Amino acid sequence: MNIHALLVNRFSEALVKLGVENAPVPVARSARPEFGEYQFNGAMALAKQLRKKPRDIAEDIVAAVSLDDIATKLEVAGPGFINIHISDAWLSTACEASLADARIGVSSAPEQTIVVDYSSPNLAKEMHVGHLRTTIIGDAVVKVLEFLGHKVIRQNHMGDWGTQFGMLLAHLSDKLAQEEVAETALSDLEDFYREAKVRFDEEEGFADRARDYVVKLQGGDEQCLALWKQFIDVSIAHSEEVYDKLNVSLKREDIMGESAYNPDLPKVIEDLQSQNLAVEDQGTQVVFIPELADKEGNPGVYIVQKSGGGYLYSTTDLAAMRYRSGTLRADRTLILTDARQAYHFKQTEIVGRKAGFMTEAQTYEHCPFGMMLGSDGKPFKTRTGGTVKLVELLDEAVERAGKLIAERDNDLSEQELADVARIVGIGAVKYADLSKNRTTDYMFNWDTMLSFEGNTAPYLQYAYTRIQSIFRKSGINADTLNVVIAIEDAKEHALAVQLLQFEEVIGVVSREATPHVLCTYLYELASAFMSFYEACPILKDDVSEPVRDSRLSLALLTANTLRQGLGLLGIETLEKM
RNA sequence: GCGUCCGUAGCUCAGCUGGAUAGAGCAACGGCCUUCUAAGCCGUGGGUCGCAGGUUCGAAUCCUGCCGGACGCGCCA
Repeated sequence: MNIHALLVNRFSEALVKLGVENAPVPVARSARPEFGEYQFNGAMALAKQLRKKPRDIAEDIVAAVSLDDIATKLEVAGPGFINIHISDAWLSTACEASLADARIGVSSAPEQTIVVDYSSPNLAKEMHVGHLRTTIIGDAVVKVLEFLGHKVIRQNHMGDWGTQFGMLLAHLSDKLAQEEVAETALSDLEDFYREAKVRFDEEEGFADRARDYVVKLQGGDEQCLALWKQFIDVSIAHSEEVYDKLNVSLKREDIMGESAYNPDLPKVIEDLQSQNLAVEDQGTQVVFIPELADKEGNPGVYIVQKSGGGYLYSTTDLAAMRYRSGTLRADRTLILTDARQAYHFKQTEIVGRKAGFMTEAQTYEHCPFGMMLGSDGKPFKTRTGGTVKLVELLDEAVERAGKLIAERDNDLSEQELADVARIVGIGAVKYADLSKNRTTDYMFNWDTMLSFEGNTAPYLQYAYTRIQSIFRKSGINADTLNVVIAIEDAKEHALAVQLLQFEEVIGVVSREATPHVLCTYLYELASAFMSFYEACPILKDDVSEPVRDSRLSLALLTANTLRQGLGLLGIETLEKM
């Protein structure tokens, strides 16, 4: 059920009746309860066009709009607002319908093929907290799109290629010669990288060997490729460990690393040249972009091939674009990277479209986010100047959750305790990141990240377990519950309104790739439930059976929505905690 | 220099297709556990929405100019 869409429809019809065509239909949530749940704000804007007083127009609209089934009353207020008070009866019926629906009242969208490029770690290094955003937001977006019925193709555009691998392979080659196994040598990628870098900077002849490896690698030398493959395999295993802990849906078959496009790069250049888009300039191949000219008329510059003949990420991204639009037939391509790359993707889109690498109907959506800062507002580093490894953050979260649980009264077994600690700890970390949308930089803070109070995942999980607990105590099975909802109390009313906004929120997230909207929604839902829980007893002796069943039904729909919503965010729910 | 994003409560952040008295969480303070699990609920205090103009019946939201910050602007990704 999408109340907003429903109201927009009804008001559109009313406006047509009044002879107003193509006017915007501004339906918004009301800020205060006395103004109803929704309000129509279009009357004021029509005043000039219709040459009438806004309040008179509002009265006409109230007379024309057909909302008898939904609203108890419509009142004109202030300069011409129309406040809509949704009826308990309608809410009751709508909630019953959602409860009977496996999709909780969310209808499927017309199917599209959507490529989502996310996570994309650099395989030369360990995943650190900076990779959290792209991995988690991407995964949530993917799950929301799939829930809506789209065909989603995950693309893990891993950084598995490039000059840095020369240095790493040279170092690895030496380690293996000393009879070390790749897994051991690469057990800590950070250390390995540092060692290789030191040798590159200081050791006589090493840098030359490193460069030699780059040439051999790009030239397809078999021995070199075999070495490279060993490195990549171990590094991928490291990422998979993190994905596992994070409960992220990325699999090995979703990997489409930079190396995969390598054979296609010369063709990209040829294509650009044959269309006179790429031209030689200062020894490089460049596409000039007049659309991005500065004030003096100098066009934007987009290098696609280095003077030495090497390729760049621009070349790779164009190849990726063509693959996704052509071979994968993506209607939409979403790319989740940090905001610093915004200009690059803007350029890539312009060039790619001109070159015909994608059609006009296909979209290319860069979804940027800011970089992580420390509490001093400077780029984030640990006390020792390093980055926080993602694995360490996750382990600490689980440990902290475990301690908290141990302090509380509970009847959990050893195994249950471990599961709760894991689910609560990981959930908290993910939620802390997912609930922020800012395309600007954000602060990394252990305590915020690992907090279990207030607007956090554990709060939502706790609301869920409370409902499970009620059902356990009631002895009533969710499947056999007599679903007859009769909303009477103000807290029931507020909860029902919130419950019926799920579809609207899912729509926003799917269009704008903003999971924080879903977080906010779920928090408000859990909050509405907590208030309801305090105000409306369910299993107390003086509660009649019909009231009990009605409230149980509302609680059940809340649980279903929380589980579904958290699931889309990649956060698990619990029976007990 | 040019461009992009941003500046909202002590802190971290929502709100930005223009709408009524700007909202949460944390922190502070005051209530509520012989429990439908207190990881909770109820309440109090706390804001010139960076500044100045403009558009509008109405601006945190749109436009312009300043101030402050981050990032990006040809051979890293």
